[in-house]
Amino acid sequence: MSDDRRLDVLRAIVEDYVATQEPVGSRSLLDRHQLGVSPATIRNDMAALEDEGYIMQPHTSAGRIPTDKGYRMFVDRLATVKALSPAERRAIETFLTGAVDVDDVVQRSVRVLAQLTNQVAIVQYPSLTRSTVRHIEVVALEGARVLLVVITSSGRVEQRIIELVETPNEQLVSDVRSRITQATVGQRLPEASLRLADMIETFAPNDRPIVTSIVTTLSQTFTNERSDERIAVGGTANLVRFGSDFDTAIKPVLEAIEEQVVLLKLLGEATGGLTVRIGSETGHESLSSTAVVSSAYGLDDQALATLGTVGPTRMDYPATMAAVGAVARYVGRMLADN
Amino acid sequence: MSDDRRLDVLRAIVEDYVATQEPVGSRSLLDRHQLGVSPATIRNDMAALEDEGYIMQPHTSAGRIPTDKGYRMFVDRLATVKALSPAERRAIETFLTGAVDVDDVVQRSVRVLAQLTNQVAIVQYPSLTRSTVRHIEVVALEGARVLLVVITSSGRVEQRIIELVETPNEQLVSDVRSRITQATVGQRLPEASLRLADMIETFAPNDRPIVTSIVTTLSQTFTNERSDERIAVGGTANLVRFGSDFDTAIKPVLEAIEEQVVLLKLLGEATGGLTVRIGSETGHESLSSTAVVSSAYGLDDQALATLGTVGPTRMDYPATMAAVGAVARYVGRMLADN
DNA sequence: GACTGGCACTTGACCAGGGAGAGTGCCAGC
DNA sequence: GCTGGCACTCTCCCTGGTCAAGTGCCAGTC
Repeated sequence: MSDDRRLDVLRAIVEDYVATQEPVGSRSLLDRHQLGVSPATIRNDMAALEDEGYIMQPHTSAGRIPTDKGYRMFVDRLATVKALSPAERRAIETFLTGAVDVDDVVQRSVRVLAQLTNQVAIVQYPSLTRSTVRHIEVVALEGARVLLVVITSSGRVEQRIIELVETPNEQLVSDVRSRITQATVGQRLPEASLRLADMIETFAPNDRPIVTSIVTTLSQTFTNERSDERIAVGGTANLVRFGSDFDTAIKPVLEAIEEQVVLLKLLGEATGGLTVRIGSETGHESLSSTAVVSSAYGLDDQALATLGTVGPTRMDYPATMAAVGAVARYVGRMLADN
Repeated sequence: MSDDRRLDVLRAIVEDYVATQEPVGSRSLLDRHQLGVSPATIRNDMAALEDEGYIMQPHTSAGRIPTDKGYRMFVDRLATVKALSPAERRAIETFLTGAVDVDDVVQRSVRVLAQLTNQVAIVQYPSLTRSTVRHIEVVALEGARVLLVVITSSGRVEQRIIELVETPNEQLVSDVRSRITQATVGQRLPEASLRLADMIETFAPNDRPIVTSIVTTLSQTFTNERSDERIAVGGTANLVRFGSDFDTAIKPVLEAIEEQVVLLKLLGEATGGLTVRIGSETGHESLSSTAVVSSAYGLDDQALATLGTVGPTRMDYPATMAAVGAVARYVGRMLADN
């Protein structure tokens, strides 16, 4: 028995099942693929593949469907990378170009990714903790109000308005601004936060109440977990295509979307480049019939955050992987250009 | 035949149907309500109500279900306002308190509204065009880059970074800042935008290229439709409860969520206070089995934007209306306190 | 005139039974 | 090692019959 042909059979099963959503039998498999052998031979191969755990029968005398292990094998060794069509590339490009700020980039990429893959797309906002401080501004507003603005290397702008105990004089504001700038620009946010803490005592005791509230607010902004955890989700309408089984396929995903924590964990666990997690590999029991394709994105070598799609294990992996990879690259480039 | 009792019957039908999701017949209706008459009498009333279009039979010899017109009558004349429980009030309050900025307020209110109503919640971000300019800042960054910050009366902060053709000198920046401030603070954004346009010519010809790009960017920000159209959606997992009929109940709502334009229209059409639109009243054929409960929110008398829920026509109107109203009031108050 | 009890009628929901079709496993033969 | 053939096993789908819920209507009562 040829080992190669057996893998061809597995590939054919995955492709057919993805296309038709129905268990594939030996005859219909031969209708769609030229394998040069008879159904009986295929049946033998199938039996062997089933022994090894790559495929299974939903019930005796139905066709076979791939197991998670089968999909894994397909993704690792059998799938030929499907390049994006020029039209798709252009779609990404035109869709992302013209974004006015980081929020806009994220929201546009969610949409384009959902549209390309026909799945649920999730994009994590660029991580604050992994970027550096590019600019800091302290502006006195009317009364004792002060506007603090932080611009990070990824182009993200965070601002906060605080009310001080008393109105600061112009001199102090400008002094604080320049010394904070001095201490933090170029630093990674967590380190910048530490530096700030050391700074308070270098001011005159009189000024400390004001300086302290400015510095602690900034510090909070630097280490703000909320911003670090923000994600955008799109393409929920595509859930409709996940197949008919509402309870096992659609409901868990809706719940995961609601529980953003779960999504963040899903994205966060992806180590680096293009990652595919199938069924139980997601680490969430309720997502057992779901697969996550994700990729880190960032500037050059430095990963800023992760984006990806959630879909049924029965998905077109080559196409999805190509789309996720391409969008990740484009987004990285957008942020680099700023 | 007593007109009052007929309306009681209608109310009972709506309440039972909302509770059980099943067509309600004359006998089971009497099991749950003390109406003091026999089933046969109820049947006569039902027949009359059906003639008038308030209820209908899904098929001969099933119980009755309310029509849109029946729900409308219920909402307008039969529903007794259900006050929120103290626990619910507290939930809203604790959930919304502690929001750090406007974005946060919006996101938290979506969550709390979804949780209270068990429906899909949508909250429109405070409209830019309906607020006034509170503060404007122009800050020179490194090189020829300039940071523009606009703070609106609703506490929203919009910022934009632009690259000028040449590095502006300090004097010019501060001049531009003060004259823009002079011209726009206190104005509504659309008017502020007009004022800016008139300003360019008051600068020396040499400075105009720089001033022009600053002013046009600000002007764009003032009239930025994207921000005006932003909405947050939450509680999609509650779609699960909409009932079993995927195609008519769940799919259209998912699609509407995706098409934010539709949602915006839904919210935008609400005239003022608490509005309920039932089935075809939404103006969208695909939402014929859906009802929208919405309310404008704002500071004092001035409406800033709209929030609401989307749910099945078969929903608990009194509870939903109470929740939407309460959240709208709290959000308004939060923004007023800033 | 309004309400009630009774009765015949309609109809979807819920089985049970019986093909039909798809697919399998296995075996003997090439 | 591959193939054709055959018996076997399921699910799917259709049919028919029973059941319960609910209705409409009519004659009778207060």
